Amino acid sequence: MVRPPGPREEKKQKTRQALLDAALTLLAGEQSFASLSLREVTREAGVVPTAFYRHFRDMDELGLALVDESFHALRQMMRAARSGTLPTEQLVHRSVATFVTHVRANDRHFQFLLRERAGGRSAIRNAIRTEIRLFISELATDLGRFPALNAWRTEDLRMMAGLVVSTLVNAVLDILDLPAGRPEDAQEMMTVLESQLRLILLGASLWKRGD
Amino acid sequence: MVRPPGPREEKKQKTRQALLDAALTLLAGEQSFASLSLREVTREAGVVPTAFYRHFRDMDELGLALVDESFHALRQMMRAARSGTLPTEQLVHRSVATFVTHVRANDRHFQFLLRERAGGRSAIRNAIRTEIRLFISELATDLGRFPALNAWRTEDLRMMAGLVVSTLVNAVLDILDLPAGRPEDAQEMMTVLESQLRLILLGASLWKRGD
DNA sequence: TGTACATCAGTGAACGCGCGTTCACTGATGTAC
DNA sequence: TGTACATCAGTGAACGCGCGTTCACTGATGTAC
Repeated sequence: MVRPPGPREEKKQKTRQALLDAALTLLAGEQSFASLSLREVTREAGVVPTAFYRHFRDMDELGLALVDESFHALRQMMRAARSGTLPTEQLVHRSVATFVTHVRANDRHFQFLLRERAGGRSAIRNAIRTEIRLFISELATDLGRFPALNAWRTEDLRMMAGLVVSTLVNAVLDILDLPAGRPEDAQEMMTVLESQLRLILLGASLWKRGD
Repeated sequence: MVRPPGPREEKKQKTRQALLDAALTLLAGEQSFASLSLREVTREAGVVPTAFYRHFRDMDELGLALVDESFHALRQMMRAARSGTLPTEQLVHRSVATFVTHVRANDRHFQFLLRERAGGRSAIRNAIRTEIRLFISELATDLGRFPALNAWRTEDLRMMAGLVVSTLVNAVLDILDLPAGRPEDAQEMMTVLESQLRLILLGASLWKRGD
């Protein structure tokens, strides 16, 4: 039987979340994770430095928790998108709009992922790359369900999914750079991203397996 | 009239280069630029910390010099590639081989660029993004010279060039991860990259300006 | 329910360390005559 | 060519600072009877 958490456990989880949020907030500015200090994080979270060790062994462990948190939100969005219908014609347009909205709503998480994907700490870098590879596999599976693509070989589906994902990842950079008060910039960026995805789909319609 | 540099100036340039090389070497490991200290760089270069200031105002200035150096090499490769012939059929295959060879030969520079493109210091990040934007523009111009594409609008050429560049940038990540002694991994990676670029070209052959 | 003890999230002082930057310096190279 | 002075790349000591981590602690929450 699972007991409901008492006030002590609740407060502990709150502090843990405060530490994660503090790190994200500091990371949203100039800093990269590697240059973020344990003391800065606890200061921002409003606890004493030593309290950190009640929640994480070191900064790496906190970073991995941030990776988890970031991809959890992304997977939820993907699941919602998958369960929707497929009008095909509007599919690209809707997916782009959903994606851009999601990234802007979770900008601190994506900023973190984008920086640390190529960044310093190998434990964090590898965790992010593993998640991205998983994301590519899932997208490849989804693509294979389309009538036009279900005769494709697995490796060709992965190749195409990789192309789509690298286009999306690159778009995240542009999305994060969007100034807050200029919707026309966001529109232009979305138009370009949509065109790029359509170009890929056009290419797929002519693709012949190259064996 | 320009005097030839004396022994003093020559030695100074040598130390400057030693500092740049030291930073690159340290960056090739676990560290990101933001976590790299001035003292570490001078230690690796074999000079005293204060000698640093004879060459750079601070670490940012050294970082910008590394950006310059990295893109200088890349532009030289591009220029060489542009001056070659265009067999069209083998064009993608040859370009991919040239690109992969160049990245592997300059792996430390590309590691630096890839990390700092999304990384901490805004001065360096902006310098890298400006160079990439320039690279996209040049590629768009080149693409516009192909008979099949010379009726395209400038913005569509830029859109396509952006797609190609984000594919290449993403490929750099994979290239840098290639283990040294496994040529079959490199082959597979190149095959995938080639397929992705061919897919884009196929899409381009069907593209209709969307006005 | 009331009491006595155990747990443990968060505190606060202390430590040794590497950092960026300052300063006065040394001695080889450069320049003027 | 030789001499006397100027330049300046690199040295070495010193500084104050924020860092990660240790330790013994406090007091609210949890548990057993």
